[in-house]
Amino acid sequence: MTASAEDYLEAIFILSQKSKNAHVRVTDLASFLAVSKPSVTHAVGVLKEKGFLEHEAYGGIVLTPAGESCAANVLRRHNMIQRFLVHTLGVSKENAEADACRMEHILSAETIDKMYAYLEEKTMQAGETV
Amino acid sequence: MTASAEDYLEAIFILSQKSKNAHVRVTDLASFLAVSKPSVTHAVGVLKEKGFLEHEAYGGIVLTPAGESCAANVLRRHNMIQRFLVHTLGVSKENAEADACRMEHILSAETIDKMYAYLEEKTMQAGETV
DNA sequence: TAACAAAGTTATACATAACTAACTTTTATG
DNA sequence: CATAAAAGTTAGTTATGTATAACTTTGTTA
Repeated sequence: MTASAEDYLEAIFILSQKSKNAHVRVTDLASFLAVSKPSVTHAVGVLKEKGFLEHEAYGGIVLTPAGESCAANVLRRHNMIQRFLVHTLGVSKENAEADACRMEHILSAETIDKMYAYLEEKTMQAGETV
Repeated sequence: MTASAEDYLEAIFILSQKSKNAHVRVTDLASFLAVSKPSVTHAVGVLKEKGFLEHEAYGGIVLTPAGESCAANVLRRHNMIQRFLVHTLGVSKENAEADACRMEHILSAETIDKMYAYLEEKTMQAGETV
């Protein structure tokens, strides 16, 4: 699974949640990810081949359970990393967002786990709800 | 500057320090980075074009001041990130090393700074020398 | 319902970065 | 010093991921 593939799945997941009823469209993804429509068509084709989404020509894009699982994991990592950067290190929201976008694809499972545990501990100590 | 380019510069820097006198060779780099020799030849050509190193055909590879500066910065980030992962989060040395290899290329300057400050603070509190 | 706009696709090209195979140059050794 | 081994390069291939241009399909609206 490449970083690019994870980005597409994550984006489809986010856009699916935003607009409950409407299917996610190529144009939505192109706009959200700031890439061209042919890039989306191509990436969607690859992800369909791999069983992460369903898509008929000119139709809507829907994640399969495998795709949804992957996307949810990436998004969960993204949000956790961003919280960690902002709340533990004091990084600005903007930079934390940008860094989380890249870190979400490359951190080992152990680092993700330890980061989460550390964040939880700090949060408990501070008595906050993060 | 791509992640790959930074990896090559960092590797040349490390190998230069290891063997003081001897020039860094294509084979050394290929072995260190676990890539083929043609991959090294190609990458070295690109980095030479960009002014980060000097290299004559069949000769040794030497960083320019620009290349050395870049390499030293990458290595500094690498070591700091690894220390942070191990000492602050308790990540294993192996995973910390692997994660640092990837994080060194993607973190914002602010996150690097904040991570360093946090590490310093914790180190002071513990009275250790890290 | 005809025509136009929006959406989507296809074809093609480019950049990066890796590889293998084959070749050249350099170095070491008998 | 001739030859074999090691080192390095060149040529060509592959994979990923992006783009533009041109075309097709779909949807809207006058």
